[in-house]
Amino acid sequence: MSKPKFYMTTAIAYTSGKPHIGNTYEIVLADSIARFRREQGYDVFFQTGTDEHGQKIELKAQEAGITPKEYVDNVAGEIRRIWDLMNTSYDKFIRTTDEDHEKQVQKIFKKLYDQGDIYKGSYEGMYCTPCESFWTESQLVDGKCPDCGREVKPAKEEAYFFRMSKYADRLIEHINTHPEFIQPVSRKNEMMNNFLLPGLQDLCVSRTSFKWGIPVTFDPKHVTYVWLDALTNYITGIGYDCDGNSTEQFEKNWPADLHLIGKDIIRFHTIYWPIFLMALDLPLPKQVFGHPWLLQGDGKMSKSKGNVLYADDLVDIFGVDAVRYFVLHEMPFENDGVISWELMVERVNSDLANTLGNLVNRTISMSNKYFGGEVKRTGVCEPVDEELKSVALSVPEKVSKKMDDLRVADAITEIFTLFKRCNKYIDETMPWALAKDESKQERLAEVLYNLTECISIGASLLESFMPETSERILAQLNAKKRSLDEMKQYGLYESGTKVTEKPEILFARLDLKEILAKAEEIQKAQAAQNASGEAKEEAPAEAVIDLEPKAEITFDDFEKLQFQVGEIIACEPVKKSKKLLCSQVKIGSQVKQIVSGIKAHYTPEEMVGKKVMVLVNLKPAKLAGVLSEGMLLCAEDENGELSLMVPEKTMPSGAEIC
RNA sequence: GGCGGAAUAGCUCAGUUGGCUAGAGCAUACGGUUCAUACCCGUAGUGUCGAGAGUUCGAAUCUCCCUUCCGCUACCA
Repeated sequence: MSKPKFYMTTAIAYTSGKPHIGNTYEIVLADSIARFRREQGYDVFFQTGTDEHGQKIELKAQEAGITPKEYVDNVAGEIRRIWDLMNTSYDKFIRTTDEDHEKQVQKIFKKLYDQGDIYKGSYEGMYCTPCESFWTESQLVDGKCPDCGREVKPAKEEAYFFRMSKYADRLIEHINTHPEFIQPVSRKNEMMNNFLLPGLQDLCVSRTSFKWGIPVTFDPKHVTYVWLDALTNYITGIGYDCDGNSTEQFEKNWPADLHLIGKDIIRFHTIYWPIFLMALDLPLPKQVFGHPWLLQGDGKMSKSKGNVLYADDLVDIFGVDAVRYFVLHEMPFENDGVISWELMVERVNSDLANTLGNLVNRTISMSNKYFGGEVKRTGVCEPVDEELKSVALSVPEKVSKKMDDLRVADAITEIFTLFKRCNKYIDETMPWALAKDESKQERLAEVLYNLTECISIGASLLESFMPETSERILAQLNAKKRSLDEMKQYGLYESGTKVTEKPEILFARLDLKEILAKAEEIQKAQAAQNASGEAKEEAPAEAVIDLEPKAEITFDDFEKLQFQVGEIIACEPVKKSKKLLCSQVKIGSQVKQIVSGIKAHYTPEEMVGKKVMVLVNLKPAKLAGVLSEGMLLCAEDENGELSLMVPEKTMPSGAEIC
């Protein structure tokens, strides 16, 4: 019987910059699952890759003075280098700029258009320039952009839409009848309640506002917009052809068994992607797992602060497997995990150096000391052996179970309970005491055999998670890597084998102070590099912003607006709102209450005392249930950063701005 | 504002359909041991199980309400 297939993918990484440890986490997680599935006897195909189109990349390339293709070649190379550095065992690295991918996307687009799923839409009054977003009539809020609240205007551009609603009922049915489809299950409710049940909006699948994308063949001023381009990698990568000439590889592997993605893109993978597939008449992936994020504990990650953690820096200091161990172990199933230098050191010292490394080291040392390195099974057992054996024999099954549920962190913990049990066994049997007694030599040999056997099993299990360490331990024991079935049998370590004479330290204990000193160096270098990079970037052209011109107004129109200087005398966040601050603004002798969506940019403390530009005669309105009697004016850049307008010289509260 | 989730030891969390003195890991303290990377093993803890009320012989667990936090979503003049 041939092996069952298992096709799994990661999300494809966006090539706008170097991935940090949080991004790298996903590939390591995926790799551990892929390796373990192979261990379980599946014929695994494991795909990862890069998402390389879009306006952001077009802009970055422009800033750097190179072509978009050169830019993404660079970054994709960097990403692949890091994936390789992390010792990940992907079978295919797809790039959305690959020729065959682009060709298929074009064919898919055409096909969906021909069968009426994609239609050309018009944008009368529905384009928001700053957001570069098109909105359908029903999405507008009070006739304004639902994202930024600004005016939308009649667009000259057209765009193509995908008719989502047509397939919504089928998708709801599928999700309800396949509870395992969306993992973790809590995400399922979010998708149902927020999108599917209220009714799906059609999705825009083309753009004309930038060029760096896959052109629509029958309407070349359009390029395919992100999701139809990116998601399809999962089928094009294994040879899908929408004319019916798909490869054998595709026929064998599709549908995917697992899409591993970040929790931020669950919506696209559990709603839009299945619907695209329905439209193409393809079966749906069996499972989508939206994993949590690995966050940095010591404050918000920021390039200018230089505290961004990158996989390669961490690997330099801790080694590949320590980093793999950390990210896998620290990441629970549903909640976000935390990474910091302190936590890394703690894990390495306590789990890897003390529990595991020291165990291997002390076991090998004893074999050398007492028996010249020879490990012999004598069969002189005692009741105390039984518990150790039963732990060793039950661990592979337990690990399998955890892995089937994608509980990778728990699976690792199971392996380490075996190592801990081994340490305890040494204390229970006290080999050094046996060694002093001539009549106990055979018993001593058996004890060391049991330890060596258990470590062999544990080390074999580690392969999926820490491949290099697994190999190193087995090499030191002179043991063979075992298959999962062989791990479930006790006593396969060949009696009479000699272990290495000089055990090497697997993981050295780390000194937190030294590590922190190194971390500081890295931070400095990063900050410096970033500063010089920024200087370079900013020198040639300070980014400018062009807006769609609004209709001309008369002076009379302008005169209707009353602007005054206002002093913020009090400010507090609006409860139950994430973005709103409520300020008391003194304008002349009166005080107005104004609500503004700037919580992300200013703290209430910062606001107080500022003199700002206020539009005072705006009709009062209630925002999140709080009355707002005017508007604070801000400038906004392309990233949505806001800056309050303040008078350049000191001006009294109430001064007119004209 | 809508939907959902969470609150348990100093820290990170586990606690299945209600059932014995509420657990694990890390950190801490003490004891033991010396094969080993000053390591390992053992013991000890402290808990109003977020607050309050209710159902029950019995509630961390079920119900109601409150508080705080988180996720998604909407709003963000």
